Amino acid sequence: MNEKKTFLIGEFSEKTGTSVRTLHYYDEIGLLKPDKDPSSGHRHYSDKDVLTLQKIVSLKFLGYSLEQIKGMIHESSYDVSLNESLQIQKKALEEEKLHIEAALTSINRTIKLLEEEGEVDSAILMSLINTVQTERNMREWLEQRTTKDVVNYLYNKSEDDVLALDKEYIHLSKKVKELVGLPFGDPQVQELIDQYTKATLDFIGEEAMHALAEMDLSEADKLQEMVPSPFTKEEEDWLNQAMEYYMVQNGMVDPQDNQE
Amino acid sequence: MNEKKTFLIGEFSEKTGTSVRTLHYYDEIGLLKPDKDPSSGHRHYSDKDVLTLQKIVSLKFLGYSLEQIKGMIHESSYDVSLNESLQIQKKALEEEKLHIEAALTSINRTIKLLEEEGEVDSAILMSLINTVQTERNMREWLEQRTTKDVVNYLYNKSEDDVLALDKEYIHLSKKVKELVGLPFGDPQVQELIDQYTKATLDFIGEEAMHALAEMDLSEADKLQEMVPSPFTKEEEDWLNQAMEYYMVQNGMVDPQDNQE
DNA sequence: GTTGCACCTACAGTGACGTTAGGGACTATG
DNA sequence: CATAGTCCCTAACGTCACTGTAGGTGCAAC
Repeated sequence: MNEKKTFLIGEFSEKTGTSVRTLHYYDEIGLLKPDKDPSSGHRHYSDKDVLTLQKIVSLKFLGYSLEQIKGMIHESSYDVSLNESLQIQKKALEEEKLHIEAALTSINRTIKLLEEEGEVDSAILMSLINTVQTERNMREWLEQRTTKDVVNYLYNKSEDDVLALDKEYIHLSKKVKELVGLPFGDPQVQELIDQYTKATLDFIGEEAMHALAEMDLSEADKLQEMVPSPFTKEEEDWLNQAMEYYMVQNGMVDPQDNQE
Repeated sequence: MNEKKTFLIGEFSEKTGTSVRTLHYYDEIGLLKPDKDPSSGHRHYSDKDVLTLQKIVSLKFLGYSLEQIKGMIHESSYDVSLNESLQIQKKALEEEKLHIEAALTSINRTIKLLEEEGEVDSAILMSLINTVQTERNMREWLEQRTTKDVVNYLYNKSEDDVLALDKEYIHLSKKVKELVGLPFGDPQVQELIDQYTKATLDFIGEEAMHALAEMDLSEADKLQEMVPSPFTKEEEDWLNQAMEYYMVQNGMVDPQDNQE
């Protein structure tokens, strides 16, 4: 009746799919301490140890640290008081999930882009990836300052739209890096800015444009800071000045508006 | 023109949201090495370093290790050859996502169960969590041996069904732990087994039951091994024998069938 | 003159193991 | 009987991406 079959560490490892080293480690930190043969020093894992290891593996699966598990393992049953801890785990996992999903959309966008474009400047590509990365912050920020409708409009683009926009972004950014330094009056520069404003309008949509235009300028600056730019300081300064020049030329803004 | 504004590490850290200590670290491992003032030893981060750090953060966001990033960072543009690496990252992230989703369903089930049950034996709870953990393997295993229809039927349970099933599982397992050791002829034991078979039939459904019944017995044993049991060896042996006794009593199987 | 701040280097610690070195006990084979 | 192979052991170092801490320099303000 009391046969009490035990396993050596090798068998036990095989049986449970946990590596020998891991079992050594769990013993070392006092998480799973099997009986030890005093003469040989060999570990003897019992039937009960199987259940304990199952507990450990399960709790690890739920995202608990071994230290936390050590505190939970000795209870023979769990009640609702565990729920608090479970809720915390849940939140953490949901955060992680959002991160992974964002990374995945980023990767998918990048894969498509590279397939269509062949080659992309690294800084431009990275700023695109960064866009996804900061999208959540951006959304929250925008929702506080504009309306939900505007935000929804901005972010509910179809996949194709996003791809087209990415391509546009790349081409314009590349152009900027090519033309940087040219005088603002140069027709190439004027065309670039023209395309840029048109693309922006296309993307943003008119209502959103108006909503955004109503924000403070200082606030708008903060928005710009959140979006990491693919440009160096020179490129950025040049672009801003070219934009200003364009706006003044086309009577879209009074010169004195842009003094700082 | 060549003003070349640089930042001390504190400013740079503020600006980029990366901790000073991390920047030290990146310098140490040769990932981001700013110029150093030879006399003071202070680091001077340039405009370019901002772009480099952006690259690092973005690639980290995609799940690359710093070692991998070190290899990618010096290229000024990326082409389709990057796609291979992106696909690998994608797969890894998708794996992680599946893991997290499984953990989340596990947690949600557990939260609900604890709310409804109040208190649950730890071994039983863990074996339930383990079920989700091994669900993917189980599915694959079953799909190879039975039909897709059966598998779909088995896994497309509603949330309520799952909860009900979980509760049933808990109650029966608890009963086993209570009654273990009693003679198989005891009416309580007979009732337990009766409930157990009925619950199984309810859950599995008739077609699936037939499909499963057609598998080898040795194969079925392997299935059992995959599902971690909440029982000790004694409990499990007792249950198996009680089942056999029940089957024979009710003429569902010939005694000689069960010889090993 | 000392207090505070921003910077520096250098070393240690974290978590959950993996890897490697060196050695004991047992069995099988030449 | 020597050797090889297998299983086990301890002990210590390596990994990754940091974080923390101790002790020190140089400079400005009070």
